[in-house]
Amino acid sequence: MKDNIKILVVDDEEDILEFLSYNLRAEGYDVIVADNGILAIELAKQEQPSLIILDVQMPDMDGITTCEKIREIPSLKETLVTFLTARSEDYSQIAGFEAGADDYITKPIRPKVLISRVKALLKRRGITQDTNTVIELGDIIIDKEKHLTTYKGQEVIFAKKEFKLLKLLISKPGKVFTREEILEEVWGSDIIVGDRTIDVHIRKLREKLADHYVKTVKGVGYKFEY
Amino acid sequence: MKDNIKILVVDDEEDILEFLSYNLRAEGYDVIVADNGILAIELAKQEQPSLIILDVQMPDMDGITTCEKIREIPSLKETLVTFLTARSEDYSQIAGFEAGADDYITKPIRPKVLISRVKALLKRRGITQDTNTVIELGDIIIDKEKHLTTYKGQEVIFAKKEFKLLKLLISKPGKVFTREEILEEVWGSDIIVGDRTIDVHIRKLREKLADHYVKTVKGVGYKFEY
DNA sequence: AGTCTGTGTTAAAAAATTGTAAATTATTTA
DNA sequence: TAAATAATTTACAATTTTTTAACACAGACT
Repeated sequence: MKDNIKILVVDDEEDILEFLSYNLRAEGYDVIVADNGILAIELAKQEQPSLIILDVQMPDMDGITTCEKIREIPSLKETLVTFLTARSEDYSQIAGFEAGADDYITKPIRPKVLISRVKALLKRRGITQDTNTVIELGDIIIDKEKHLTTYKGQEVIFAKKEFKLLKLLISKPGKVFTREEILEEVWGSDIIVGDRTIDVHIRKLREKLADHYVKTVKGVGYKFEY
Repeated sequence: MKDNIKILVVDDEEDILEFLSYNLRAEGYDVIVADNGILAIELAKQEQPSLIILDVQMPDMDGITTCEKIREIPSLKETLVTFLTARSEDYSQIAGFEAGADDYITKPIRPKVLISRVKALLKRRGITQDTNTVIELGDIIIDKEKHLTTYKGQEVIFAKKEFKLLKLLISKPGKVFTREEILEEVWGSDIIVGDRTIDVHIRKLREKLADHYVKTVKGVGYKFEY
């Protein structure tokens, strides 16, 4: 649990800062805050966040100006910036895109919307939250990073594809993954493999764990059930 | 499952229309298109889409104007409108929010971004694509994702077709589905099956649940009644 | 009552889907 | 590069699901 994505939130209103922090942290992001543009720039340089959420309307230095200044800093050229604007504000301000913003979010902010926007943005830029490195499900422990699996305290070795498949199924225990989904996730959309390939890999999982974990839902797909 | 969300896409460029239609349809939306503002307004009045995606830059009547006109139509007051703008355009135009738009998407359009925006928008307005993974009706619980059905706390296994059929009937409790509708939804429009096939499947549902849930309306079809 | 139409039931045939072992091909490692 | 390991295909077997077919049954209509 270390390499969390860092997000800098800038707003002059205490409430909003808290609200945003809370929701972003709940999603597993590391959040740092600033209540004005000057501080924001300092912090940004120092902390190198992946994303800066910037209120447009702030005293002293507004969001647009802050953004412009940020864009002038070489080390922050690639940092994502998203504005926070009130619906009622003069939207021509949003021309602040010209200031180099990547997105904006309108108030009132709905947590779900906020999160989905942030995720989409980061994803677009190829920054992915490396969520839980370790998945634990009863007597099965999977360490994604170390590519290591333990079953009943015993280390079990899975080959690359097997591991990916297991990881996928176990990521949402109970959910049925269709063959298509599995192909997409484990093999990739462009690779074409024969019909029985998935079955064979499933079989390997069953061999190495116990039969009952991986269930077949005929005509639909496979699921992992603990 | 005919209650798909309807989206009207308006752009003067054929390519863009196609691109958007393709991606939106792939996501399960019903898409209608217009290549100019006049037509768009006509179609909108007629079809009552949930969302209109409107290119800002169009000959004759631009997006902003179109949007303003749309907002003047009472039956479309609540319809969502999102603009499509080129990154290079003068962003002060985006003041078109004042024209009553709810969001905007910048070109070049990335499919994933498009979809996530559209979803977020619809969601915000509480319009949901039949996205519920779990349907609950008294002591019957259907989890589409897990492809699992529970009846009185007991897990009941339905084969694929049975599951689809049950899902369909239960999606609108009380509604009578004609045999045609059932064929269309469960089997698909092009597959031809014999007359007794549906009956047999209905029988399976009755076997696995209790007889009284699935009712026959002679000469019309079947319905699910709780 | 006799016939017609639409539906219910059942078992068996047909089709679809998955499981498996062994062979083949790729890829990695030593 | 050879050897080892992994991934994929092949060719069937096994299983489950879906469909068909044949007949029973009920109510509507003549």
